[in-house]
Amino acid sequence: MNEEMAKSLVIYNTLTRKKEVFEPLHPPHVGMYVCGPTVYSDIHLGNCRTFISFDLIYRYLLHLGYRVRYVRNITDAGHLEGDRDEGDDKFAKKARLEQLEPMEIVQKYTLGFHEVMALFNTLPPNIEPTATGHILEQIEMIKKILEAGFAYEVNGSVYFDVEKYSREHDYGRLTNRKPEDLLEGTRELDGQDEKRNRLDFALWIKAKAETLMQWPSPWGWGFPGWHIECSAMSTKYLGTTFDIHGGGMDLQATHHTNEIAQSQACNHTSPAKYWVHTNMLTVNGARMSKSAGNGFLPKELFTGNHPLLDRGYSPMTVRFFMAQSHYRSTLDFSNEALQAAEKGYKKLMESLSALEKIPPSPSSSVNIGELEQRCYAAMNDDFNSPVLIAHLFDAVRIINSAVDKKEILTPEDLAGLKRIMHTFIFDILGLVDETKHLAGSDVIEGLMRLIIEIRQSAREQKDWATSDRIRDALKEAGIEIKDTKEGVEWRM
RNA sequence: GGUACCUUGGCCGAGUGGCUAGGCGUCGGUCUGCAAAACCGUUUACGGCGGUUCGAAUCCGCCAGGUACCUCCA
Repeated sequence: MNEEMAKSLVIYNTLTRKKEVFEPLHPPHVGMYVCGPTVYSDIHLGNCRTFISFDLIYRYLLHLGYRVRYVRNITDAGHLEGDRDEGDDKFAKKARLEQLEPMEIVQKYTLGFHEVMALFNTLPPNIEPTATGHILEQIEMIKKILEAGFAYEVNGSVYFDVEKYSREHDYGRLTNRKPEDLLEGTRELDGQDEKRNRLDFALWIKAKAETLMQWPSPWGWGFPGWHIECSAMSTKYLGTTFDIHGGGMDLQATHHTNEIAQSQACNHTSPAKYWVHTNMLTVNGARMSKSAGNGFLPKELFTGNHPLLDRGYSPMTVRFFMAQSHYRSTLDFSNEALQAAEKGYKKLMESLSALEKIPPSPSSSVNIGELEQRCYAAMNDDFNSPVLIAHLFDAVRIINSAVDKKEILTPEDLAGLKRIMHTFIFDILGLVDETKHLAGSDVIEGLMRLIIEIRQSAREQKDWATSDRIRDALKEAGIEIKDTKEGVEWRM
């Protein structure tokens, strides 16, 4: 069945600007490279959205039965502030600021990143290579690009020759731009006099004596440019051409365009068959970014400790919120939207326990098989999680109606519903049931049984004051009481 | 300036030619000691103006507004 499903998966390819049927180069293997974070500061929620989006894609590919090698790098060197040679990169700057070693900065923010990814329940990639761990590979690649004639050395630095490359290849292909247009857009910046052409970009940058992070190379001591690490690492772990290359949309024009040029120049082939770009998270309509200073830290979001937030929201509320929009759409971040997501998420989770208490019937009033097909169809249509969620809410309605005895379900229906809910909610959407945290402990179960018993006897004596007091006090403590026909239920 | 993209109901957000996504909210009802939850119903929209078409939120053109990229950013 999964094989059947896998055949109809379509993915939007930035390269062709079309949805294409997904046909891996070497099935059942799939190689996927996603540009990871630059770990010189805390990642904000916008970064998280990208990695959560790719987690959804990774999870779905796994569910379809593909053997995915998911590579997501850690950029821990080589990013300068702007396109100029001031000596130090972002890590060294931050290290001076925080009075730490550059590698302490890297360690600190890498750990923070992993912590946040775990809170959002994303699966770790299979390989998480670092730029500093692959200096040799980057140097080798630069050497090949030089040999191929698409780069030149000036005074200990190496630059990619975009003009020459453009004569043979379509440099602006990924973003549909002509070299003339690109040139038009570039600004005159300082420290560019070494470059032959304004569009050229650095592959290797000569270090100054005081540069904290530098490595020896055929061109002297220096550090790699901004784009070569991803080309070197993706080639090393996935080969010269692999299936999916992903990242945020902001990387499309520069980083990914240059990656393609580097791979073409070095390996004579485009690195990836499908280019997948995730859209930005916005706040009040403007892109959330480090430079704009409008980024939310995950911690601020969870605690509610931020001027724009009324209160905190749990990681799963946020993950659900993100899954409710398509990965290629911008998603606007607001209290109202988060509150709506929180309720929706809760409703979805509660339906799971409701599902457990539906009595089976000999006949059926619903079509579960069709529902399941629609769920797969949604995911197969370029990972359309919002449509999937709409179908899951159809399932929720069926479940709740069945509890209310307005729909009847056969044992097969019930098994099908359970399979749908567990597969899509947990395996694919990557949600976890946060509401189950403390329940399950024997002590709490025992206490709750006692409290509910006391409340029941108060109710039998029509002692509403006591009954309501218990209900209200429990609510204060974060426990919700539900009086149903079948008895009293409670939930953290 | 160049290149793309976007504009959907009170809010969020799918949908790319006919079959009124979905969530949250609102209001009404059922249930309940009262609530909550749940269920049923309600609210039914596609920036403006033209065009193509039997038929357009969906295609084309123009206009208005917005965003992103072209410097590091997921």
